[in-house]
Amino acid sequence: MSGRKRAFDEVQALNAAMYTFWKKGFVGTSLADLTANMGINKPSMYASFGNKEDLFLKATQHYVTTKVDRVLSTLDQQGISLRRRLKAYMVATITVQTEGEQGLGCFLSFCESEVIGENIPEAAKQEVERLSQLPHQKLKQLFETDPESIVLGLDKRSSISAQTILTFLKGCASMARSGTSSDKLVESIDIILDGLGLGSRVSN
Amino acid sequence: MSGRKRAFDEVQALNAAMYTFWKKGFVGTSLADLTANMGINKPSMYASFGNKEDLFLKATQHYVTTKVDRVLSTLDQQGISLRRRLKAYMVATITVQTEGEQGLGCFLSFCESEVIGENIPEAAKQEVERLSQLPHQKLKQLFETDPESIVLGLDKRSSISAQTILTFLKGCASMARSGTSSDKLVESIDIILDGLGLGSRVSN
DNA sequence: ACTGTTTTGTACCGATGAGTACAATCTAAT
DNA sequence: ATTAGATTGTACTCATCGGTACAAAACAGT
Repeated sequence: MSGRKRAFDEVQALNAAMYTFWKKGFVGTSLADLTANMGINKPSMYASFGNKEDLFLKATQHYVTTKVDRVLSTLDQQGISLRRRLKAYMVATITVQTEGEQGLGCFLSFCESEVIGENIPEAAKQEVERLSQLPHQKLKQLFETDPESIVLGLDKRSSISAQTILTFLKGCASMARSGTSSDKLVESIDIILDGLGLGSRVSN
Repeated sequence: MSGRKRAFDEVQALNAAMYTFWKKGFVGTSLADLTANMGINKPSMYASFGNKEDLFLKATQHYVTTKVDRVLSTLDQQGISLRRRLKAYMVATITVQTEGEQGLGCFLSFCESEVIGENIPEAAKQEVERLSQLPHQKLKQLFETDPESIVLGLDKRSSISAQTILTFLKGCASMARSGTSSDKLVESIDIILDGLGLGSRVSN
């Protein structure tokens, strides 16, 4: 005997919550912000998602599945040179960071910067830190196992190579958040790949 | 007829306020945080610094004069190759970002990331945005006027070159804030400078 | 139509946010 | 010693924070 029908779409509401946290962070987002953007009121939110921290964790997961995973999958493309795959990955990252009217950067990177401020609950902190490591692991492994990478000798510098790319991309996130356009950020990609010793930017 | 003596050092208190904002941001810092770290109580704070926003503006200025200006001055060193000057600048930046027990990254970069969240007063927002542009202008001008840069043809790519360096350094700020050590970040510098076409990393 | 169940809206809770009133305290000049 | 001026500590203000109680509203099955 089910009761009154839910008057909102849960996925849509979660999506709105994700963008709210993405824009304002965990600390800067109030329940009033959330309910306004989600189009629901507090009791509905608490009934569906738990509390602010639970909602944040679900929004974080939603970000990973709808954004991060898609971007990371560009590294698995077949029949494309390593350099092109890396470039596609970096372009895809920047595209996410600059999407919408106002670029928001990286959800995880921004929220991770709040962690040290001690205003974030423990579980959320650990989850953000855990998820932030995934790209590094994937990139490092790519440099270690990819045949082309081994030929170039990059497998011996896998960690620093991965880290340099991610440092650059985190910088892009900051830049995007302060208004730098996608085009300008993309321009730097070839410079980074050149520096890593990934061959010429014209041929590969 | 001056009254009771001030029982705290104003500069010292401002310094404590700077580190508090640096760690927790404008939004995440409460007056309780501030007064606790500054070692004074609220009326003293309001009498000396105005209000939270005024204190933030003064802390920001304090950051610029004690940190940013020092770092930028490394670019003005004489008798050193362009590559070495840029490297010194980047190392100095990373040193500031990773100082202390826990690296805090870049005060300006972090606070700028809060701006878009709409929880920052207008004046503070504009000041943070204004100050964030200074390094780009300085670097761009360096690439345009430095003789060595002109020989290398970098004057024709001054803007993108400056932006690439700053994007990388903003990434270092994020990395530092999430615990990456100074050593690891410094390792990437030569890769970036190589990519920019600043000659060999061994000779210059 | 009635009943049990779920969602919704309103109105609240205690805690904490920024900011201030005011009296007690201290210091320097007279 | 007294007085005037400035700083200090305590105790407030009002608004907003995250979270909830509760009754009205809307449904499904009988």
